[in-house]
Amino acid sequence: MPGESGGGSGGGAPTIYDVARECGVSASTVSRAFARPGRVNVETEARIRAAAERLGYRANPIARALPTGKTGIVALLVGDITNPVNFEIILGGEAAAGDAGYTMVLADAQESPRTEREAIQRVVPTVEGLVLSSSRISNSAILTATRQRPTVIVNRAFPDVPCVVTDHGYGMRRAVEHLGELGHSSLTYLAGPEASWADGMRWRATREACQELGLRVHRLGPYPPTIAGGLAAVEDLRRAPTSGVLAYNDLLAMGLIRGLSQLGVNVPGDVSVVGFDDIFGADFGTPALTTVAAPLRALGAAAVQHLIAQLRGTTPRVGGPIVLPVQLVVRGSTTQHSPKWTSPTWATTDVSGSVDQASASTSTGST
Amino acid sequence: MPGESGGGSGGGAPTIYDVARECGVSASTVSRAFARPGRVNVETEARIRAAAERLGYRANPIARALPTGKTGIVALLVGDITNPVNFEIILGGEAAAGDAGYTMVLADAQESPRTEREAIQRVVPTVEGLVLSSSRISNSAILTATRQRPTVIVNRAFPDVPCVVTDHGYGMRRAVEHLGELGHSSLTYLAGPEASWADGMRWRATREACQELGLRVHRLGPYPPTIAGGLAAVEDLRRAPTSGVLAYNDLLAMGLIRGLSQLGVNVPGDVSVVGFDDIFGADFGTPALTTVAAPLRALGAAAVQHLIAQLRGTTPRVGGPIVLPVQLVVRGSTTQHSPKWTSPTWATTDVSGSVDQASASTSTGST
DNA sequence: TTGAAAGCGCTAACAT
DNA sequence: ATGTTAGCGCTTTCAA
Repeated sequence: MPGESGGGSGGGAPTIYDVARECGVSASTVSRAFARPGRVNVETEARIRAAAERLGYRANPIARALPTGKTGIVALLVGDITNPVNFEIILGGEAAAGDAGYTMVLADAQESPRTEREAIQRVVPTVEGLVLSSSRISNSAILTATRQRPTVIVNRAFPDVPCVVTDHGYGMRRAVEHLGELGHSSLTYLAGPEASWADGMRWRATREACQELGLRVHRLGPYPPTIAGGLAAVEDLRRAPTSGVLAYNDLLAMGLIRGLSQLGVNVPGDVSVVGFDDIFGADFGTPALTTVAAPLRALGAAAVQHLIAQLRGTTPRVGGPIVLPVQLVVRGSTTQHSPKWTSPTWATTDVSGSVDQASASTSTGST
Repeated sequence: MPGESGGGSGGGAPTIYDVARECGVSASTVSRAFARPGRVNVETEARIRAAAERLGYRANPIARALPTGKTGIVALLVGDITNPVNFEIILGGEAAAGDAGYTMVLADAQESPRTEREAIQRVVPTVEGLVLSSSRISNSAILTATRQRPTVIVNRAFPDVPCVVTDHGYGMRRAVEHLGELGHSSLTYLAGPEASWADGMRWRATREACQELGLRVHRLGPYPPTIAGGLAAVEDLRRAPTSGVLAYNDLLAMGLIRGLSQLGVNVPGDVSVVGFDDIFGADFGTPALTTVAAPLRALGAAAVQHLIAQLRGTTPRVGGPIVLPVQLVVRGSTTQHSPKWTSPTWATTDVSGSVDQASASTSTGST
């Protein structure tokens, strides 16, 4: 045994045997007293607890995990830990795990499917269950994971696996309604990553809502869901300007606003922009961002709670995802459509205004 | 992979015994082949690896951990997971742990010393080592932790324990120099939480730098290190205005700017504000925040790296903290001092300008 | 209700 | 270089 002195559990942590000796019962009784209180004489149990207290006994979770497989650990895997959206999800997950007496390990896929698969395999032997958030891996890789451990998926639908998702549909609908009410009749959707399930949902909802409300919409992108992506979208927007823009997410929206400002285009005066997520910092900018607030923390918390419930014997809910509600937060980046807008000065000359809904619906992006 | 039941370690995961049988060696040889490659015949080892591959054998980390105490897990404890500063530290820590083949568990103290102590006790049996970041617990509680597991402390000095800290001193000095160069001769320091070690460092460095450079400075606060705290500081500042303000951190600075703006006070025209940390979002606002960029990710990474090195046998470095360099990032919230500033219109009438350095040095805050 | 004993999968002396 | 044999601390049959 290396490093006896160092204070590891190898050294001096009291065991059930110490407790057993201390109060004159067998080790198995001590074990029972902790594992299934009630299946042991109340008085004996009291004696055991007292002795344990006296010795400072704490059950060794890894020793317990060996025969039972119950490590008391769940893993949260995020596609990109750098993304503020995931940050909030992590918060929620950590809180829920802690509340349930579980420990949460955090693993980051660094945006790479390969890293993600490796990370899963690395943690899987240690954890009781998995939460996959903004996962970038293939369906078959997810299937592999679900066969190894109970799994809950965040913001991606998957058959026969419990999923927790944002109400993208209602969120986008509210955003479209908002822009419509402000008089914007022609909109642009700035698309996020093609592989993103959320992007698909948001774009589809946007299209449907626009159709229903009689607004026109076209789609630009895909762009990386970052400030840089928003900056990159500026040129495309100049080529096919609209007075209302819906961005796949806040970062994209903020980048767009920044890029537009650098060109001297006024937001919201010339262009109204709405984001999605309401990440930390969305209200820092000028103008503060109008956005659809996603229930980020609730998402993380619900996923972990659902996972733990499952570990404790609840039948997982797999009949369609659990949908968490969103809320439109109106701030400064949207305003009434100006009637004299028809040919904005900041547009690039060639195609301004020439994009119609029909051509847009089938566009696959211009980058 | 081959039609295994796949259920979990309880069911059908192959063990060293399976591998041993598969290639006709003893279990201990298999164990050696994985634990200490080289201490086994190269040809035997090849056979073992082949068999392991064939069976899809993966060493069970918790079974390994029982006799060795090596779980391959380290814990990162943050004082408040909600704080964007800690967020960056978490990123850095996770990356470093992953790179070293370790898994990181995240625990949140929720700003409560009690929760923090409990969290430590909860994870300590499972982890090989601890990183304490922005810890709110007492010295004696830290001592307790360090006696249980190798520990590294972030942003707090502690005798005989390896510490990784931001170069608060140089950072504040640069901030003061910057304001001095811009012509601000009288400054205000907005203090953070009294219990914060970092606040102590920053205030002291501020005072010393001001003294050296012949600038006057007084201290307001303490305030909670949040946007709300900054908002709350506005009234105090009006009562004792200066053209230059150094905030304990970015959130405080951003809150102050927001509050000032609401009053119609122009930043940086009327007041120059500098923050500290350069958190995510510090450049979103208008004006973008001039701030001292703390090496947040590097801090998290260095702490975890140092911890893991220690776990691998390196002698911990305890002769004073490891100090990581900062960088002044000049953005829009600071500018040249306007000469006609002497009696700002936004000041509250009574005491404007009456605070001098002597009285300030001993002030303990006004909230 | 309690005790005795056999593992969980792996490591680490001790032999060979 | 390899095999044998005890455990790590806990749970869990199986008897009592």
